[in-house]
Order: sequence, then structure tokens, then C-alpha cells
Amino acid sequence: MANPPVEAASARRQKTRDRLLDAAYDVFADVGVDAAPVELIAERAGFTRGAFYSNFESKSELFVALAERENDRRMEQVQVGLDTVLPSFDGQKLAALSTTDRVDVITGIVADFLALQGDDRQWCVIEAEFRAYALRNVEFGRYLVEHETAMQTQLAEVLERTLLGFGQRFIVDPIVAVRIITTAYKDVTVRGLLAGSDVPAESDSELHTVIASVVALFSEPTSPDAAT
Amino acid sequence: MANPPVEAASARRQKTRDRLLDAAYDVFADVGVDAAPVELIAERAGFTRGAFYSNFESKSELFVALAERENDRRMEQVQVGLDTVLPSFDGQKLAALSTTDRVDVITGIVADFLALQGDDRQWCVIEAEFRAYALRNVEFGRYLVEHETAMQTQLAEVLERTLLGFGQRFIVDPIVAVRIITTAYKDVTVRGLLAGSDVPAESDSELHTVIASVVALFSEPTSPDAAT
DNA sequence: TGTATCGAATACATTCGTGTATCGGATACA
DNA sequence: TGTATCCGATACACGAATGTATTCGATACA
Repeated sequence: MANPPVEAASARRQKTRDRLLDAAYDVFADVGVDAAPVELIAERAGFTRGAFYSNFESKSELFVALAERENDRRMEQVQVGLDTVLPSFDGQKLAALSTTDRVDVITGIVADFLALQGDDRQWCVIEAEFRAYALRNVEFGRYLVEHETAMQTQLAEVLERTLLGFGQRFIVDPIVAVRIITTAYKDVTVRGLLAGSDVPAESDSELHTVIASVVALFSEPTSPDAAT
Repeated sequence: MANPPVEAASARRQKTRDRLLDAAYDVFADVGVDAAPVELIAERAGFTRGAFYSNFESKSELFVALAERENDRRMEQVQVGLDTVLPSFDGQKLAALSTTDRVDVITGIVADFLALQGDDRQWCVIEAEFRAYALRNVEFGRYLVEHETAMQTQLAEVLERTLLGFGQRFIVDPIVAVRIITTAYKDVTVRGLLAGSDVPAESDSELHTVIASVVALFSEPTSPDAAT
């Protein structure tokens, strides 16, 4: 699944490849992967089918390439995002914050993280396509789980470090806590989209409840006397 | 969306309609909705395309009909399932159970409920298709949210009643708690499918953790002195 | 300036899916 | 037993999408 291009393509070639991938992203979000004609993708990129078949063997090859590009991008974004956000926390005296403020901090991190990971309409649609495809293709399924696990591991580390700043630590596998939070977040986001882009207020409060609860529940003071 | 057939079809007609829907269920799960040719559906039902077009105007009409049939079926299953399960609890002295046993009871109810709601491979694939389609079709999106909300409301009521048997009650909107549980459940189920039908043990324990935690966190004793 | 190469456009053959119009057989009913 | 009706099968016409083979233009390089 992770095959870097062996022969480095020319700059020009790379550019049209990218434009085709950009177009595919749009088209897939608009009409779905299966329903998307190669011609529409090429056309929206400003090319003809000739260019497409000169750059990709088939639509499925492009699909996989797109998945890898998008997933890699978001993984990078998350990593650099964390590198810039985290230092500003580590130095502070997080321990001095009130419980409410702590939850706000966590909520902020999670929201930032998940925004980096992508929460716009198009990406949600694409992700749904990925998921549906993955359920019908074992190899892609494994790849997707791997990617998602990597993302969740990232967030888990951040939360662990932040909790540590509070003098807290998880009492369950942090990745489980992260999964609860992220799936809840996705659920709220998607429901908002499905319902027709209203009820943003309710969504926010729901999210806050979830995050606050998970954090409160799954953590305990690090002071040794509180341990089981 | 909810248009019952005005003119009652003949028994024969209804039968072929059902067989076509059954076939569509399989085919959609196998190759996806968009990629499914009408011919394949008809053929797998033991008919030709002629029968299909005699019974449905188009594939999208069949798609909607299928969604409604499956959703309605599961809603019914859940309702009758609850009617048979609940009485056996209400009479018991649930309050006498230990905390661990209580969690087991809740977990059992949730597992039963979600199994009724459907957790086999095919249904998961179909649901993913529904979701992807819903994100591209406002009307269907609203319908789907409505259905899911109805299901969640059912489970919420059950859990509320059961907690009451424990002398507990939710301190947040029960439907929010239910959503956390169900999305976590779905997540675990789908990840299991994607990873290749192994790790069932790990999945179970993860689920148990989630359910136990949510229940423990979002409820409090009903005794008035414990209220905020 | 000439030439070779690379990359996208074009044209074409073909396959695939759709939808419709018509046919044929079974069933119901007199 | 005859006849009408219902319903699925068959045949056909059309459009859409694919993939490939070839052409054409631009850029790189001598």
C-alpha cells in the first residue's frame, strides 16, 4: 500500500498528477467514487481523458493514490500542529487550573486536533467513501485501520502529556479513550451535516459533554496514594 | 419518504418485489450501490431485468424502498425485543445487585439491542452505503437521522428504566449517553471487520469498558440528597 | 536551428448498462 | 373450456464510459 514512486516523475508530470488528484477529490465528494466517470475528473482538472490514462492506469489506482495522499497530508498536519501547540502547554503551570478550565484546555486540543484531521463537508463525504470501500476490500481495510490507529495514537500521546501537566493520568488504555472521543466527534459532525447544517450550538455542547466526561472518567491523580 | 403503497399489490407481485429487495441487499453489500447493475440484482433474484422494471421505476427507487424496509424491520425487531426483555427485569430486585453485576446487566441489554439493530457484516456494509448516500442527498440524510434518532430514543428509554431499577438516573440527556455507546459499539464492530475478522476478544473488553464507563459516569443515585 | 523526447489531445472501437416496447405464458374467472 | 388479465421474459435501440492507438505540440538539448 505504501509504494513511493520508484522513478521520480518530471515536475510537469507531477503537477498534472496533482491536479487530477485534486479534481478527483472534488468529484468523489460530489457524486461518489463509483459514479464518477474518468472523463469528469479529467475535465474538472482541465485535461482530457488522455491525460488521465497517461498518468494513472485506472480509476482504482487513482483512488488509492488519493487516499494515501490525503491521509499522509493529514498525518503531517497533525504532527506539525502538535509540535507547535504542545510546547506552549508544557511550560505552563497547568496544575493550577480549575477543573472547568482543564476540560476547556483538553477540549481545545481535541477540537484543534480533529479540525486538523479534517472536519469539512467534503472530507466527511470522502471518508464515508473510504469506509464503504474499505469494507469491501480487505487490503484497503487493513491500510485504513492502520492509518486511523496511527492518528489516534498521536492524539493519545498528546492527551497523556496534557493530563500529566494536570497531575492526572489515564486509568485505561489511552487509545480507547481517544477512540470514544473521536467517534463521538465524528458522529456529531456528520449528524450536523446530515440534518442540514443547522444545530451547531447543540452539537458544540454535546461535544463538550462527551470530552469532559471521558477525560474526567478515565483519569485519576498521579499521586501514588490515589492509585488502586 | 414514508409513502405506503396506495394500491395494494397482488400477492405474487409483492413476492417478486421482496425477492428483488433481498437480492439488492446482497448485491449492494457485495459491490456497492452505484456499481451494482440492475441486471445483477434481477438475476440474483432469479428474474430478468424485465421483472425489475416492471416492479421498480429505477434503481434509486429500489434503493429507497430497501432502506425503508430494512430500517423498519430493525425498528420492529428492537421494539418486540424490548417488550420481551424488559418485563423480566422490571420485576426483579435490581437494586440488590453489585456494581459489577449492574454493569453486566446494562452491557447485556445494550449488546442485545445493538445486535437486534444489526451488526453482521452485510448490514455494516449496507449502513456505510446508506451513510455515504445520505451525505450526498439531503432528503435521504434527514430521513436517516430521523430513523437513527428514533432507534436511539428507544434504547435511551430502556436504559433509563433499567437504571431506575438500580435506583440510578442519568444526569445528562440520556440520548447523548446512548449515542456515545452506540457509536463506540459501531466503531469496534467495524474495526473488527476491517482488520479481518480477528481480535474479537479485545473488542469485547473495549466495549465493556465503554459501556461501563458511560453508565457509571452519566448516572447518579435517585435519592434526592445526592442531587446537585 | 534542428531533432528527439515527453506528455497530453484526439479518434476510434468496444463493452456495458439502461429503458422501452412487445411478446408469451400462466392464472383467474366465467 | 374459453377468454381476459396480469406479470415477467425477450428483443432492441440508445447512450455512456472505457481503454487504446495514434497524432500533435511543446520543451529540452545538441
